[in-house]
Amino acid sequence: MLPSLNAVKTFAVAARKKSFKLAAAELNVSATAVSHQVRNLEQWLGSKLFIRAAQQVQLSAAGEQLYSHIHGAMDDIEQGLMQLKHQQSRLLIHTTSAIATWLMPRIEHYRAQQGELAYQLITSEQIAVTGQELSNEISLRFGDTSTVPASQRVSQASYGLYQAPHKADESQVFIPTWKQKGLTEPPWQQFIANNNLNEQDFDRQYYDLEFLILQQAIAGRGYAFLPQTFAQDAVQQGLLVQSRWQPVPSEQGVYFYQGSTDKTAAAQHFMQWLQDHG
Amino acid sequence: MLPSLNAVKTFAVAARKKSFKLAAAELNVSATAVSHQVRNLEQWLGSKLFIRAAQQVQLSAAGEQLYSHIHGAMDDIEQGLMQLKHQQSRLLIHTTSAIATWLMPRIEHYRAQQGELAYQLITSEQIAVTGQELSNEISLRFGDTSTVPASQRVSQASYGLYQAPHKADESQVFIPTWKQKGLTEPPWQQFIANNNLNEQDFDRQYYDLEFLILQQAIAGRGYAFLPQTFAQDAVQQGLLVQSRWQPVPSEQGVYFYQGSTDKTAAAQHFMQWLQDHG
DNA sequence: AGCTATGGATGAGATAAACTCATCTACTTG
DNA sequence: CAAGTAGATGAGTTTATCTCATCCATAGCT
Repeated sequence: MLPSLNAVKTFAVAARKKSFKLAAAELNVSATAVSHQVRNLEQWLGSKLFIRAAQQVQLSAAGEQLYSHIHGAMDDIEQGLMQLKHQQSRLLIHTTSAIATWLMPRIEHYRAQQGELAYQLITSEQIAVTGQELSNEISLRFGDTSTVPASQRVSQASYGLYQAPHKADESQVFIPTWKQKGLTEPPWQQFIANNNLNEQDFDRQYYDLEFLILQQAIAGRGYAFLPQTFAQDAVQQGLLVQSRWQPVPSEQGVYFYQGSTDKTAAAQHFMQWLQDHG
Repeated sequence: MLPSLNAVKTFAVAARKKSFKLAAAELNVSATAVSHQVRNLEQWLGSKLFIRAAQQVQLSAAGEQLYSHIHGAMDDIEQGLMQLKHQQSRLLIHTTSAIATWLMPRIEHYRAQQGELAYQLITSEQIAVTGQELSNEISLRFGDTSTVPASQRVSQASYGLYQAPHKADESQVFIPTWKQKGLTEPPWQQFIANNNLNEQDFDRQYYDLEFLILQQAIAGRGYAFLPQTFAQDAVQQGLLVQSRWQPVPSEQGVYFYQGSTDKTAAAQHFMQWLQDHG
């Protein structure tokens, strides 16, 4: 009943270019293919759309009418498709600043081996429970993963003490703290127990932003008691070294806050990669 | 780079119907085909367009957005195609009243054996030289066909004398006359010569409308000197009979006035049929 | 609760649409 | 007048699309 819309598309390009050859180039097909498609459409309509002259075609009255009726709509459709495709391929990543810091080099790595990644980073220290995530949204959080499905976990962290090389104040220790529900305390007690340390030997100080703790430790003002996850970059850059005491494994780690709703292909791909290379 | 527009069309129908099964029925394909097409589009976009639930589908946010963006455009395109198709399939037939009379039963016959024919009849006794015919226009004329290409000729006419059965006035003869350029006179002189008749035996009277001549003859007021073409319907209805004298062949006949410009399929088909069954 | 009917998903194979290649034509250009 | 160009055409191949058989989850019945 209706002709192939692909033939209509081919016609539209040929009409715009006033040339089958150029239309073929734009559509990445042979000029012959354009000729065939236009002919099919003309047969369906029962009317010529182009006036064939030597080495050129021009629109007939019917072709003119059809083109003027159609080309706006054609553009609309293509624009709608492209817009959706692009907007779906841009990720919205929600995290805390600490995870963002951890995430950055990983995104660079992802880009290097997987190609371009369009994203927008939105950081906040509180988990904003926004009801339902969009299909291009990802929320990364740090906390107790014992109740989180394995499919949503990204990496498990062990806590250790980190200090500036050579010049650390060995009496002060900086410990992260969180006030939000669902987050357990850093396993400081377990750490000193495991290592047979004495509670009185350390002066504890709490900060709720991990980068402040890193800053203090790097400045040599004491130890940072942090998940390896958040310290490792500073260690790699030689700004910090791990203390001689054994790190303590924890139930805490990075995980996807809501993995439930179906995600775009781009989101799925990135999430999978992060779990594999986390 | 771009997905198949046919897949987009399939999506649009499924979105409108909120059902793959119903969309399949509208598109005259299996429900499976719709499912495949939608899935292809979703893969290209990298995003789900429908939320699949038990025994029903509904649009996702992305699907909603795409549908609202494209369904108007989709309708535009289809409407443009259908409009052009229909308008191209309606014939504009230009003729004189005499030819129109001859044409009518032929159109009925065409419809009976070839299916519906949409047309609009425009009669005028003068040939209006309108420059260029449209592709769905046909001009039928009667006149000298010696200079007309065979491809444009419809039927060749021989002139004869027709009278009302039983009750004709045998002294009066009605002869058509034309004033337009390019038209030869009816071969009256040749007719009387061929049949060894005497000029004085007939009282000639000229009319420029053939149906007036037919009317006079049918009323028994004399002979109609007409091309067989225009008399034959009255003969078939028993209103007239051919005289005992031999008809005279002529160079005149029905032909297509301008057959040059490319015609729509509907026009070509009808013209061909008319030449084969004229 | 257990059955049955319904709408959709999936993969393999069949069908049809679309494309390419080789060849041809008609014209334009140098 | 030879060479080059844009398009047409038909046969054959490739790719897209459809169908069939089968499966699954759920809604509505009894």
